[in-house]
Amino acid sequence: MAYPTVSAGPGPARPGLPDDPLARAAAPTPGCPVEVALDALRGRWTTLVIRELLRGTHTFGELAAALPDLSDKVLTDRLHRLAATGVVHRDRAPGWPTTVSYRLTARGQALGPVLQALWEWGAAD
Amino acid sequence: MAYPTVSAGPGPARPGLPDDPLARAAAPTPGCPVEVALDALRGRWTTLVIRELLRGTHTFGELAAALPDLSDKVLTDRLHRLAATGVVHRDRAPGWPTTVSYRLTARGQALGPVLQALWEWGAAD
DNA sequence: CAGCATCCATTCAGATACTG
DNA sequence: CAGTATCTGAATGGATGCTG
Repeated sequence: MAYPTVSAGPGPARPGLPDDPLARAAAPTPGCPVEVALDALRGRWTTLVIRELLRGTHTFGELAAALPDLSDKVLTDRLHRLAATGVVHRDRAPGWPTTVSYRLTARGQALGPVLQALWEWGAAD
Repeated sequence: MAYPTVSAGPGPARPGLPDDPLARAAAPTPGCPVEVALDALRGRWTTLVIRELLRGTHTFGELAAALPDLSDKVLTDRLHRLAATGVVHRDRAPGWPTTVSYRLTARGQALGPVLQALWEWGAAD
């Protein structure tokens, strides 16, 4: 075989890409881990919202203030989507007017190295 | 400050996210390295095309055969986009009918670890 | 404060048919 | 063989106005 593991170089086969049997999908499937991750990051503003939350817990209003050009509708959408994928945790405080704070879950924190890898690739010439 | 570097834990500040001064953008910008990387990976089928090329050089027809449900139009679009972002190199052989082969550039090979990071995050419960 | 409802412009991907 | 051209439907994102 001429190209047993092009991506890994001369080392042993690594789990994941492109050696993993799951990496044989002939079409995009929602179960593919890469698809799962890219889906979690998908959408304009998504990574900026995550970046703000990597710096700490924020309320909806604080996020809106940090990203002034992001509309309420899209911010709501992003936070709901991130909650659905288990990246953020939503905490509604009792009282009036309601304040809602968002923080990253452990899974969300784990996105740090992923974003780091993306950053490093994008920053390289 | 309560949250100097949530993502990095107790270690020293790392370059990149979220400590890098460039990571202060208040809106999505094409120059942000994370945007650059996600833009390179954006679009349905894109990562599958890259995965095939991680296994070695392929002609247009080989890629089409490996991904039978991917239309010519979208495959062309993906390859052109990947060439524009410096991920793949296009090599048109002389003669008729023309055969065109594609291989990853060094920059394209460098996507291996990035996809690996995405895979690992997506595969984790 | 933290959203939801509605409308609209743009982008995207798949299907089909044709060409250097 | 390796594309290009055109069309259509679906998804996306922004603006505006209203509500628990």
